[in-house]
Amino acid sequence: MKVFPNIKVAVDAVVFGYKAKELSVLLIKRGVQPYKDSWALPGGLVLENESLEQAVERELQEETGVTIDYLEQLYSFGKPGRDPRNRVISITYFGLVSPNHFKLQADTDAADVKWFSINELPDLAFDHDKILNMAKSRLQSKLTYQPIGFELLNTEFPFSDLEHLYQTILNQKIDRRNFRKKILSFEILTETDKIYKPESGRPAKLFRFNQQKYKELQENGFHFEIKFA
Amino acid sequence: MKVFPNIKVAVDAVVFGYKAKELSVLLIKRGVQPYKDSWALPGGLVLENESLEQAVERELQEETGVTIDYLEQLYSFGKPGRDPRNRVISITYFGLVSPNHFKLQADTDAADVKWFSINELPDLAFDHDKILNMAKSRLQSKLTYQPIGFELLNTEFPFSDLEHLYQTILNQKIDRRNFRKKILSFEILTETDKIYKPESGRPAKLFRFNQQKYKELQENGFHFEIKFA
DNA sequence: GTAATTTTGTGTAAAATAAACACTAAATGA
DNA sequence: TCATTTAGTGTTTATTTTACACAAAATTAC
Repeated sequence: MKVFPNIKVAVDAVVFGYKAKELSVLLIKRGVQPYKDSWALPGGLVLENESLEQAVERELQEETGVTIDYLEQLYSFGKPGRDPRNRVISITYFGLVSPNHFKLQADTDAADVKWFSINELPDLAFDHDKILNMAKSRLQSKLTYQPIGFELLNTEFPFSDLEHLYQTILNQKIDRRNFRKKILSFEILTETDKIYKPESGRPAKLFRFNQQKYKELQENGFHFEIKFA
Repeated sequence: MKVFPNIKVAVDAVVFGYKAKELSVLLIKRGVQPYKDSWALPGGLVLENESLEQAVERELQEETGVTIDYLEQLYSFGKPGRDPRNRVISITYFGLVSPNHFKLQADTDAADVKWFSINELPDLAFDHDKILNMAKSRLQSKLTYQPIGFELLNTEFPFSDLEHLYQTILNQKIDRRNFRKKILSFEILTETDKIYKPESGRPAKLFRFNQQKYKELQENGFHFEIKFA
């Protein structure tokens, strides 16, 4: 006979930030069993009258104080036993924050929330490593066919920031000239009249991603795509 | 104060079949309220000890008797109010069946299960139209970057079947010569020594998708991709 | 059994895109 | 003023994509 169980529904988020040629992920330290004191993805149970997106945003706010600039659903995990105590289905999300928001708010306990470099991750609770890997793959592939890289940069950025972001996240060298030519050919960047002064080297023009323009182009069948040699 | 609700977890599936230049979807007629007598996607609540995939396969078996050849997760829907009575989170799946399985089993009540042409869909219960549209988009885009079209064809098929499948599903004309050249250049098809005799016209060689070969290529960085003029 | 019809099968030339590649310019610091 | 660092820029070659039309093998109609 069928048993209709009391399955719990949770959301978890993999939130990426990027700064100084380094990709980071936002994690929290669990305060309760199971996996007490382990690091885990921020998340929690969905409440009665909120949407899944609202749940993610609420949990992120409560647990980390971080404001999210881009959020999309990633995947749902529901294998029995992934939480050792209850049956929990987790709907996971993929988030990006700009450097402005890439910091922890003062009112959260800093010991329990931390940005980790993607290259120095601790062991994670539950199946969160699997979720994180999926998110990383998503970020990498999405970078090549949607202009989401800009979500990880300041509103105005020198071109080289974009270049380095691609190189860092995709973990491969790219030809600067060809990359610049390609991106500029899309005509989705606006050149500002501002100048960025690096610590050393020649100053650079600042660019801005023109979302408006992108949407227009998109409606006319334009398809963002970056490939590499 | 927070209320942890008894949210129900369901799975629903959008299953596509293809035959004679027509794309179809598998629907069931609801026997109970709400939306009694409306057509809906096959699906139902997840049981205590089954995975989400098992739940989908079980529901499809129970409700339609159809065997699925390809299954992947589509998206999760959880907006409050999408089911007028309970809070139900639905994890939706996207399935494909080959022409062999593109029929209803005798032991299901034929009046309650039906394949509908994608061009002649009835009104659907809940938010199932939204789910179906998302599945259709997924099918269309996936067709261009993964060799899933073969799941909708017989194991051995004349080349023109593939051609027509792409034209039908993507709803656009393609150049036969360029298409054939492209697909054959991937070297993922094996030419059999069998001949297909159409009702009229010149007989055609039968091909077979070489999954083995595809996986090998994939591991060496090969990336399936079909574009159109 | 000949002609009309249907579908399969095939190549080449032109155009567009992607890849490879290196030096000068503008700033800072030694 | 020299060394160092990062920004900025074009051309040539190779590769990929597009456009395009006719002959071959079967069936059907006359």
